[in-house]
Amino acid sequence: MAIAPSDMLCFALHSTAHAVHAAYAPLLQPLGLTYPQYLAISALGTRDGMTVSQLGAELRLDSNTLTPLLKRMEAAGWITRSRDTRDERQVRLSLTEAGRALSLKLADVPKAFAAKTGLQMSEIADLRDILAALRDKLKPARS
Amino acid sequence: MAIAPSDMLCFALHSTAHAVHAAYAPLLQPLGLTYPQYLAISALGTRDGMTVSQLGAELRLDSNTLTPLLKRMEAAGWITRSRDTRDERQVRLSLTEAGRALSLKLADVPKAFAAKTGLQMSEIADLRDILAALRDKLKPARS
DNA sequence: GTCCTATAAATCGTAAACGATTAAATCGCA
DNA sequence: TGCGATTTAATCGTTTACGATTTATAGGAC
Repeated sequence: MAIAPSDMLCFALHSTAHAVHAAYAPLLQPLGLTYPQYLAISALGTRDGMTVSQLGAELRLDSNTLTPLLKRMEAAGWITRSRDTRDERQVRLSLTEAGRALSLKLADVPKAFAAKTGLQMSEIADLRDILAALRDKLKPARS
Repeated sequence: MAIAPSDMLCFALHSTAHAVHAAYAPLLQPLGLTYPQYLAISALGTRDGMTVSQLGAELRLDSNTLTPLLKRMEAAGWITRSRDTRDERQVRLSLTEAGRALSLKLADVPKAFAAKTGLQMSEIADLRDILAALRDKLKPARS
């Protein structure tokens, strides 16, 4: 007898990630951001001038996913992409004025999301850490 | 100051779901299945003859996602799609012989995944239930 | 029976995600 | 110095995912 998706941890994760995505949409849509773009802006807000690889390490994505996403963000006027002059293989990512302004507007978003979950801050942190540990067990971070 | 993705519950969920996806890939690839297809076969293995809507309620997907996925699974010879004779709006999904055989081969997959997580069965069940509760809080199931 | 509405699936366009490959720049070592 | 190996992004093709719309069928009010 097969096992139903509703009994699987993997499906709980999969479907909850989608639900979280959907819960963020109304918070991000007014800003013109998709969810992965929100993560990228947030990452650059904490560390500007990262290379594509460094952003990929933080978001756990590769250039095949990031390059198109970053091009869209560049087209939207939030970031610039420029070859590093000392190592032309690398592309450095910087927030524009508009991008930095946008990143500051994002400060309230996590709080608004937290409210939707109905969880205490401590529960949120605990769950985050449990998930991060599982993720790193399944797929160790690179460099 | 912006918040880094690594501090966000949403990113932990997002990235862990992707890591789980990647952890399943080597288990499913030999069978020719993608991860969402695995979920669909599993669901049909527990309840054959569902309509597209019923499967969508179980997987929390809509026909815009399911129809192409199901067509690929039909092309692979695992399922049949046929209009319900009593209500021609509905499409009933049934496993073929090959599809049922495949669904039986999937019995070991969750155990193999559980081993990769390094978690106890009780921990897996607890985490699954916590996530499912969060999901349903964010996005109540339909019908 | 006819029409209006509701429901079920399909279709279309766009964005992510990822495997596999490619192109360009740099590094390392003989 | 020169050249093969490595690193970094980019490109290409396929699959998911989802908002918005469309088509076809069924149901209900009159």
